[in-house]
Amino acid sequence: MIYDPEEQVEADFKSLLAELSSVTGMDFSEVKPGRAREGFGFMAVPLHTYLKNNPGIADAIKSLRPRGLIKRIDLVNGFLNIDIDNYAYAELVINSILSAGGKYGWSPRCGGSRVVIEHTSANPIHQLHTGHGRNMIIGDTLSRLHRFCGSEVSTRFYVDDCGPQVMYMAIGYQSAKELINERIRKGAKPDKVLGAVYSITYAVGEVQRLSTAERSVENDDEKRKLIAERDEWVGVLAKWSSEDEELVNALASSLGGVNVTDEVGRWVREYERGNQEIRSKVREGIERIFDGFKSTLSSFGASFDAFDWESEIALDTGLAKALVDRIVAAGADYVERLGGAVTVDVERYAKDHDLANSLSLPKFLPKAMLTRSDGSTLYLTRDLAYAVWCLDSCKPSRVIRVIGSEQTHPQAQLRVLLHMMGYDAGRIMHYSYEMVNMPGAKMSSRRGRIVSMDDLLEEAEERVWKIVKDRLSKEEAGKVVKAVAVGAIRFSFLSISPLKVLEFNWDKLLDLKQNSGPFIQYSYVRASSILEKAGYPAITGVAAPKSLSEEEVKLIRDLGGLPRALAEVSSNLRLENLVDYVNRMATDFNVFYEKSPVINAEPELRDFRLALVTAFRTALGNVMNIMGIPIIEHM
RNA sequence: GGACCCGUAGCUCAGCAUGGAAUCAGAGCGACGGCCUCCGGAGCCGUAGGCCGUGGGUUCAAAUCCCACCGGGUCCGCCA
Repeated sequence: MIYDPEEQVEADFKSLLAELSSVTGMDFSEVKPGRAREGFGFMAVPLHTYLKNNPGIADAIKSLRPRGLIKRIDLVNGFLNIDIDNYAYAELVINSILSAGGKYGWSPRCGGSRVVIEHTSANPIHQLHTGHGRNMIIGDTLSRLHRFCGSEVSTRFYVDDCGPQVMYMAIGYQSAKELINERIRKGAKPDKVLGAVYSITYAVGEVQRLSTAERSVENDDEKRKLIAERDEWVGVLAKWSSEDEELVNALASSLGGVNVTDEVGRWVREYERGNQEIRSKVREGIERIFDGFKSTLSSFGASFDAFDWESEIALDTGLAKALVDRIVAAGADYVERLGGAVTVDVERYAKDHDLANSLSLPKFLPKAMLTRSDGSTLYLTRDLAYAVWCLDSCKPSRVIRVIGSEQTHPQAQLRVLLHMMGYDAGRIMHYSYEMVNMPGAKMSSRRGRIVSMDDLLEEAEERVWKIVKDRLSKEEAGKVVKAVAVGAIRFSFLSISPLKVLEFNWDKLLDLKQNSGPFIQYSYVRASSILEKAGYPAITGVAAPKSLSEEEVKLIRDLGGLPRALAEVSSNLRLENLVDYVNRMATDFNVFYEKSPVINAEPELRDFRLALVTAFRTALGNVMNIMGIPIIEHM
């Protein structure tokens, strides 16, 4: 079976270059054949450097004869261009797709290994917002891509259940449990309700803390600052009151007698120590939130193989503390103590061991702090334990962690610390992405100011509904609404490079026109529609017709190049390239569709075009599966 | 103060890693003008719109590589 049609052409091209080598006595093994610019054939290689010193090459090129798929050889503007036999290539591409089916796009270069992909990993304290959504969609697409490529993939959600944030949520939950559970029983989304509880509890704590602080300060300026800060949190409470007065009142009255900030500190310590009562109270809240997370994740087509609880992996095993000892022993020269706190000069260690390139480190690294002066662990230490646990027990060839760019430094510190303990830290990759920005105000879950993925999906569904309600039966419309909404959202998140800050904009994110998820789905639907009318003919082989139109040639080249494109994306992980490719495939299909009748074509042409449409539909479907864009037959 | 990322059409973005094309640096949105007696118009075709942030450098060749600067974002916590 031929997996990669384009590679066949490249093989012929290489043989051509080899002959040119033997004729001229020059070495062309370094040159890389690439796709020719439109109008210059199929493949090209720049020979300017060679031609400059050896004009004789031009004559040698004239003596080269076509071979295999290569039909024409030209030297233009210093480029060696080749063009191919489009008929033979069309047959090769379509037959490859027909025989590979759902696997078309895979090639040996796509690679198979053992990959751990950690993503989303949101704090279980509120709904997934658009920032987590970006993480989730990137992570899930990376997972789908690697699975498609034949890798053994383990997707993991790291549950941060030890930090103070989660305690605010849990304390709030426990102090108004009946009311909250009733809301959930009546259909409220649990992560939404508990997100409010988290924000309200936090605000109550801040109002208490700032009021106390204000009373003990003499300086008027400072006093004013504290009052202003406190008033902001009073405002947050007022905002929640206007939405759900009952909940705010319930929380405020039951929290009135406790010092929330102190209580949070106590819960953090007790939780870390393994106090069973606190453990079960906190986990009760987290599990509620996970009920909400899981429904959102599944709406967007994302799933996890495992939820890894920080407390179990890093604390209960004693691993986090043990690692501190290991580092103190292994990197004694770099360990410093501030009070009782253990810190490590990772920057100096990295310099001494020349790790900057191999671990892709920034030029500056702050000192890594492993314990507080009371000996308790910090997030970094527990994260380090997680990494060690993962490397030891999952035995991955690669770990891809999708984490926001603001964690560049801690993630780099983590790699250096791993190296210090003798681990192959290069295997851990921080797949960094930039934040999602709201116009005007910054998102803040503490202030209850977020756009959740649930909100986004709901809005998308409403917009799709308006388009669909008049053109499909009610039953059918209901089925496609979510699929199209999810397709639109996943596509737009993927189409922006993760290195760029994503400016949140409803209209941009929920684009339903060309260069969008729905455009891809629409192209698939059009292909399906043709095949449906033709009765989904079983096509096993194809013969190219006597003439091929420009649109057909273009579409076939898109299809033939897919395995190569996927192999490239699987190695560079630039998902936006995939978006570009799938959009080109769809656009070229739509042009073909406008210009080339299929059903009503002459019999011979009809058969060929049906095969081409079948091949397109298969190939497009494969890419859509990788991107997580739902496949639908009507819309 | 230091480090990292971003700067391409009015707006949102590809292209940069691995420099390469003959009068033309690509999409989408928005604007303007066409195309349904013909497989689904969420489509197709066309017009207008760019000193690729600025200034140097390297090269036969720079949006792409190097340096400096300017704008925007992020990080530099005994938070996560």
